[in-house]
Amino acid sequence: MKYIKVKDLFEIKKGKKVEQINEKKDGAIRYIQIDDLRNDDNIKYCVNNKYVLARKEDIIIAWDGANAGTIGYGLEGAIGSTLAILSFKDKGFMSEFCGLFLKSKFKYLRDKCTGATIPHISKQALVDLKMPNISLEKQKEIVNTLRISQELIDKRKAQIEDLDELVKSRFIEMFGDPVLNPKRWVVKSVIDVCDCMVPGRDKPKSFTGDIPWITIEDLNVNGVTLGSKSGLGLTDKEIDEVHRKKVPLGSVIMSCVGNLGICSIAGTEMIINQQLHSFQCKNINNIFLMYYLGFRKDYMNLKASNTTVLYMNKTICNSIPVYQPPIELQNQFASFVKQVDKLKFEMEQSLKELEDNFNSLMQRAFKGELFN
DNA sequence: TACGCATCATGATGAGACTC
DNA sequence: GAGTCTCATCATGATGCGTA
Repeated sequence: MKYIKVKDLFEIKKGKKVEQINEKKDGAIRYIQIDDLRNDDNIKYCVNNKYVLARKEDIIIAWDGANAGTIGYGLEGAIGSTLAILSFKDKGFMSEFCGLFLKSKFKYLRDKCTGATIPHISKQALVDLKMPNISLEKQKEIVNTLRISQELIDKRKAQIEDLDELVKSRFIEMFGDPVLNPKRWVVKSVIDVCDCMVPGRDKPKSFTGDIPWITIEDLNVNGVTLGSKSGLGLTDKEIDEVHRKKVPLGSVIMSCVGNLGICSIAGTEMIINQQLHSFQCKNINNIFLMYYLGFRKDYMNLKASNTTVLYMNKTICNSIPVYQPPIELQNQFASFVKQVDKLKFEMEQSLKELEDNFNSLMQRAFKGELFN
């Protein structure tokens, strides 16, 4: 297979500082930042003022910062100072093909980054990359194959998201809007139907045991939390030393500082940090309560004290209103959630296989092993 | 002028000081 | 000692300065 160096194929131009405007107006163009290379859900604008402009056929690379090396294409607009554009000198290449090739070299580009504190793309490393120099027909074949594989991944991700929405819709269908309470269920405070456990203040001096130390980062949102991602765990002696109590299996754990109302269920006995609050359900189903609390974030944000960060004290946490449908109905909802979770687990396994397959295809394609 | 790098701004989270 | 509040730290992205 023949190859062409990136420096022979592209002209590279770094972006400049862009003055962002608050809303789209006449003459405004899109302002592209690093986030825009990953998703399209927060489009920003600027007034065209001799900025560095990306055309649809250009490839954009994140030059500086934690996500240096991220590749985007098919975007049009002014690029910020942390991005650079690669403009084609030669018309015999598809931008999607080149973009996919550069994406496959992400690890190489990251390994070659310079900078002690902030990674910066090494221009030398980038321009020395050798890209397969193949016919447009072959490029199209490779792009189509990878596109099909990517579409399967996107569909699977969408299906997983749909399952989350399905559970929320089922909740509304069975119980009605948690804020409006159209079915006129009896409303109580959460402390009337649960015991609450204060997490304690002192931090353990050592972590040598197996009982997981759980922070907000460890919560499996609307799911079951089994352990600590950091691997930190305590012994019974270490727990006694800081006068803490184990949160029992099945408790509902909720964040009460910062991003309020993130909920999960304790899948084992655990110790939670100061930013979390736990409820031990007495007259309410724990899965029902977890989803209910997830719907009441607006209420929590309203009631929380807004110091440097949003903060709900024990009184606020315990006084969150919760409606009380019959327990049989709550249990029915919980069974539905368990069935959906089983399906979701299978889909997540399948997604991982699809992603592995995509990466393998990409490596083989650019080594010339995919097509003769 | 391009490149390399540090610093600034912001938001999220961790941890300890303060008050009752 | 428990509960509350505030500051510190970290991660990330944006910006600007010094040097060749």
